[in-house]
Amino acid sequence: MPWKLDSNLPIYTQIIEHIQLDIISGHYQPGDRLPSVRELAAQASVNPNTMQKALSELERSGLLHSQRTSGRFITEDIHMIEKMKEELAAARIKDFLDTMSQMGFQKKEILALIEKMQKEDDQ
Amino acid sequence: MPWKLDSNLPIYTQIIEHIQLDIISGHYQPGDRLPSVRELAAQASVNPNTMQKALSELERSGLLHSQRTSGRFITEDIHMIEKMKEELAAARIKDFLDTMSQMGFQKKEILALIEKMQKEDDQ
DNA sequence: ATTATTGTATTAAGCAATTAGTACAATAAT
DNA sequence: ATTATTGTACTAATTGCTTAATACAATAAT
Repeated sequence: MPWKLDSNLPIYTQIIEHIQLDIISGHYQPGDRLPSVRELAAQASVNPNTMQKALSELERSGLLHSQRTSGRFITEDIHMIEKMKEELAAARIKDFLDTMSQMGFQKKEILALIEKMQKEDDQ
Repeated sequence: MPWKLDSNLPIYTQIIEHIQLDIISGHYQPGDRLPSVRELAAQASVNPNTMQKALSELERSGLLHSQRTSGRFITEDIHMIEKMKEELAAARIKDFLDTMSQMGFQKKEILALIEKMQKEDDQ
C-alpha cells in the first residue's frame, strides 16, 4: 500500500518524517533491520532514488546505519531515540500553539477545543 | 521585513496561509484594502509573480476581491471569515492530534504537555 | 564457486516553483 | 489631459524534486 503522501512537501522529507515516527512510536525497535531500499520504495510507490535520498539523510542524523550488503538498521542508542521523540514533540507543540495563538485563540480555548475533539474521537 | 518563509513548502502556499491568518486574526478587517501586489511582494522579499499567484488563489476562494485599479480588498462577509477560522482551526487540531497519537502519546499526556508549555510561555 | 541481494553512484529527462524582465489596459490622482 | 498606480499577462531562465534506466562492488545465501 502506498504511504499517504501530500503533494506540497517534497516526498523525501515526508518519508523522513514517516520513518522517524515509526522509530519513536516503537513500530521499529532499536536494532531492527529495515526493508531494502528497493522494497521500501515499492511499498511507498516511490522511485528508489527518492527513498535512498531520505534514508541517507536519516543516516546522517545517526538514526540509521547501513551495513554494506546486509541492509540498514535502526540505531540501538535508545537515548538518541528518546531525545528525538522529545524534540519532535516539543517542536510540534510549539508550532501548534504558535499558530493557534496567531489565529486569535486564548490558551484556555485551545485546551477546550482539544478536549472536545478528543471526546468526539471516542465515538 | 521579510516574512519568515520555510524552504520546503512552496512560497506561494505559505503566503496564502500567512494572509489567511492575518484575516481570521483580525489584523486585516473585513473591507480593508490590501497593499498592492508589488508592495506586498517587496514586504515579503518575494517576486511579484509569486505574490500574484498567492493572491489569485485567495481570490478564487472568495476571501479577497480585486477592483481593477484601486486595489484588493478583504471580503466583508464575516460569516465566511468565521467559517474559515473554524475550519482552519479544526484541521490544525486534527493534524496535531493525529501526529501526537502516532508518536505514541496518550490523550492525557498530550493535554499535560500543552499545559506545561503554556505555563513555560508565561515566564 | 556461483548467484542473488545489498547499498550506492551516475546520467538523462521532465516538471513545478521561482525569479527576472517587460508590457498593457483601466482608472485614480494631479 | 497627463501621470502614476493598479491588477494582470507573458516569455525566458534557473533551480530542486522526481523518475527512469543502468551499473558496480561487497557479501550473504546457495
